[in-house]
Amino acid sequence: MQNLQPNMDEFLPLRDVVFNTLRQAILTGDLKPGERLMEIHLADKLGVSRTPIREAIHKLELEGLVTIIPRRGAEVAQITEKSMRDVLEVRRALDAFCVELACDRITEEGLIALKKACDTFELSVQTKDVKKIAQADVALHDIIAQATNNQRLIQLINNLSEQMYRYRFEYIKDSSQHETLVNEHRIIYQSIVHKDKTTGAEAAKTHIDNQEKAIIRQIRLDRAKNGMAPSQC
Amino acid sequence: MQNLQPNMDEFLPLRDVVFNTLRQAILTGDLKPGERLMEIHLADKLGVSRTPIREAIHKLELEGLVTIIPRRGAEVAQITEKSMRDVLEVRRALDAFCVELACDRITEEGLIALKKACDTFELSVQTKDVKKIAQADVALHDIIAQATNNQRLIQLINNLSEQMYRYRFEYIKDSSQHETLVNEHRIIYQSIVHKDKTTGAEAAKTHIDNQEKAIIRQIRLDRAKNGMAPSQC
DNA sequence: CTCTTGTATTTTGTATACAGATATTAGATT
DNA sequence: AATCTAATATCTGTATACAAAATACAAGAG
Repeated sequence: MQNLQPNMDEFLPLRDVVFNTLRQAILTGDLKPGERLMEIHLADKLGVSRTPIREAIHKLELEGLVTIIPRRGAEVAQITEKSMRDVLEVRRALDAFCVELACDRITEEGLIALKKACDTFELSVQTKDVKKIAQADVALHDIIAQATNNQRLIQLINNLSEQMYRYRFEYIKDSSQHETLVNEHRIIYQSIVHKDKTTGAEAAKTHIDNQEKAIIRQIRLDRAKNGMAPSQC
Repeated sequence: MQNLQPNMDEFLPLRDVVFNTLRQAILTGDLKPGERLMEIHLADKLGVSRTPIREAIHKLELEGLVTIIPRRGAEVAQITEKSMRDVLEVRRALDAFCVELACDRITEEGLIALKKACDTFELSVQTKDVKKIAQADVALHDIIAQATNNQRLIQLINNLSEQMYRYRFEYIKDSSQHETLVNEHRIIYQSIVHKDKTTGAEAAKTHIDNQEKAIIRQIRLDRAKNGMAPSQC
């Protein structure tokens, strides 16, 4: 962990500012799995008192990004292969369900937005800009989720996706997969246009399967690396 | 709200004691939707300071049982028909998925436990004891969830179920549905025994559909009642 | 009589203090 | 030299104090 300056952009309660700051730090890997989150330390670093830090940490625990051990403190949640498989398994089911619902419920404007998001994604792939690609991918899936008009579903999928963000960059960096990604998005888009639930759901599952392969590979790599050099300060 | 005495049984952090106490109060309807949760008030009532109350309330918000309005405070989450439909829609999908996974993964012991839970449920139905029936129902569904061996899925289903507990009692009271419930459970059990995913998933969906009907009816009833008498102190 | 404005009260947001639990380290003993 | 114990330091859990914001109420102006 290095420079984590709070994002004072908006006028939010401090606990939310801290929450966003820590969340970002965890997702970008600035705070690494297993790293301890000590309240006074963070409080000093962010220039606030312990109270908002505590509240942010508890919120992060509920999101699954942090593990709290009673009377010992919090640490960045370890990602095990099993836990990631669990997340991906649920996400596969929900994403497929999402596409099915979208087939039924997407509006005219939704379809237009989805088309645009597909095109944007294809363009962003050509730029090879990892950050841009990730952003376009999130935007696309967000439109599909919104199309379900089910707030709870949207929230759950967001939360599950979050768990994968820590590996997303590694996954997207592998440009050999870019063509596959574009194709899968096209199939999903076409399925929704033609209201073909079966094909759409199948494509959504394949989409997750491919990500799973890349993410699991990365986790094993990370673990091998950390196994050799267990010190990580 | 009336008598909410904290459950000092176990030696837990106060925030968890408070959390459980408030959660119970909300699920049983002791704290009604829209009722404000004021920190000092609750702190006095439970004989603790504001800190654990705050932490409990924030945890409840993440669980979806409480709504926090910044700089205004927390209140018991309103249940709208839409929000409940959203919850049930996701739960229908996940429960069906759950049964499918259980077909693949349930162990020998799991099957035995499931059989036992089915029998226990049938017996509890005969007693007409609403509380006992609800408990047996939860136990049965818990075994199916556990059979998936997917911690994340188990956690999500628990959380979604929780949203329905506030109406579960009303639903189970309607004894005309008891025979249906028993039958649906039997079908689900048989499907898992024979590893018949399609039938099992279908039965799980029907099971939720039936609950949905009862719950939505109840919500409309409640709303009509509250519409006529908007005061609720 | 109604609307607006100002003040008082209530309530949250944040900081800090203190106690108890846990981890750590140093010292003593075998 | 290794291990056990005791003392110390560190950190969380909880309580409380203070400030700022929001709300409610009352008084005055239109």
